[in-house]
Amino acid sequence: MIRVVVVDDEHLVRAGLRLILEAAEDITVVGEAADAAGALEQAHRLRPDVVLLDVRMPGVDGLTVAPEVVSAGPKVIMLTTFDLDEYVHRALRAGAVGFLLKDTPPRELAAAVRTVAAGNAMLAPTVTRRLISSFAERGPARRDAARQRLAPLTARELEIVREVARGLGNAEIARRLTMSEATVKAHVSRALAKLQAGNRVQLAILVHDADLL
Amino acid sequence: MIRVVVVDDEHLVRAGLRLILEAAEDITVVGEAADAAGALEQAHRLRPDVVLLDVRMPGVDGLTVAPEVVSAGPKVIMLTTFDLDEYVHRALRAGAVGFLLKDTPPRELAAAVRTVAAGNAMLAPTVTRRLISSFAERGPARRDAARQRLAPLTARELEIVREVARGLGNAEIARRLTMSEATVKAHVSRALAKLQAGNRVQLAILVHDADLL
DNA sequence: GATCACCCCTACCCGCCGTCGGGGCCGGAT
DNA sequence: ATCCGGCCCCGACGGCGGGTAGGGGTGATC
Repeated sequence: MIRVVVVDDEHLVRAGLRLILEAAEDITVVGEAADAAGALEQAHRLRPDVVLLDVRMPGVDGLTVAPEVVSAGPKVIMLTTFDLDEYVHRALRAGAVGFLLKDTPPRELAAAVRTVAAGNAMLAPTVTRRLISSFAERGPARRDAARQRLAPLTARELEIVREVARGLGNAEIARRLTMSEATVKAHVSRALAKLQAGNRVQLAILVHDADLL
Repeated sequence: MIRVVVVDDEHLVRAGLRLILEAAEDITVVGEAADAAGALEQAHRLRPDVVLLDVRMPGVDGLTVAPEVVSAGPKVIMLTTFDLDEYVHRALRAGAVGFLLKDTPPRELAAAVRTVAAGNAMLAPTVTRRLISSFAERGPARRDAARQRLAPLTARELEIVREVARGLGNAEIARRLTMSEATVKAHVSRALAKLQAGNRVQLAILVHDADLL
């Protein structure tokens, strides 16, 4: 049985959500709250599996308490009428694993609760779309260029260069990979030549731009 | 009516997908393909609304043709058995707006087709979860943390550390800022102490994470 | 099966990096 | 005025970083 707490300032909305969720055999609403303080209190006392948290609330809003609610244990699904980018960003950074619009059909709402209770995530389709595009448009130019440049490296060389990019010294790398320090230097040296780099710092920059860590 | 093309090298899978999708009143499968070339041809000739594209295929795989299929017009949903990060990243950057596992229930599969046809996106819950976490870790969180760490540096030190992060050597930095190389070393050394870093590489990493260039 | 090419490893030499100690300068506190 | 602390600057030592030359192993081509 999945235990849920519903948080919204309008009791009509709370009642509606409760009705929808209780209709599912495997879901039970164990508590309700009308504001941020209530949400926190219930999260700590009832230890629910999932908290449905409204974004807009008088006083402290849902996005602001979200981090604390999350750290109290439960999975958090944010609920809102508008899927503003601002909301989504804050919610996801706060650790929410769900972001749904209030016009979500009952069936999908229940499905979302099950999904997050199982450790996965569920977003409204419009939100997913934006998240994807912001992910895809996140300067693939530089990253791809960096990966292109790193391509000529052999597997072993790349492995070592990645350690370099973590800020490790040659001796440390040798220790971790169980090889001679001289060998590490040789690999680094070849990598420098292949990539036309002068420093190991430039190697580190490349690896970072390529998002390899 | 949503017009769909199904691409998979196993005809059994194609038949299954066709069966599932045709069961929906508002969806029709207008074509099938068994490889990358066929997928491209059908995408151009039939101009479907949605293409279901298998990731693993003999010859050119799904991820590789995905960009071309996308640019041909249709919305692309990638299908796979395993949700490897590698797959997901490539798919999303290729412009796919869906990424589903092959064990997706029929009802959700049809729902996904409708969702992407409507201009939105649909990911498998496990994929959504990873995308969110990679988004959260990537956001301004890291950048702000890095800036926090760089805060104790003096203006001059930061100026020099930024040059270090560009991959320049001490001699070069000295030349550009018209000072002795020994001075550069001193600044770098103090920066290392303040930031509890062992290498200049670690300085470079911090500056990069802080987005200062 | 010999050649070739590539990758991985190792040993020695020199230049750069980083530490240590110290000097000149300015602003605020006693 | 003096002291003090912070910032910027400099010169000289030890150690790490990088260049060079070369040996052993493996797979492809013929």
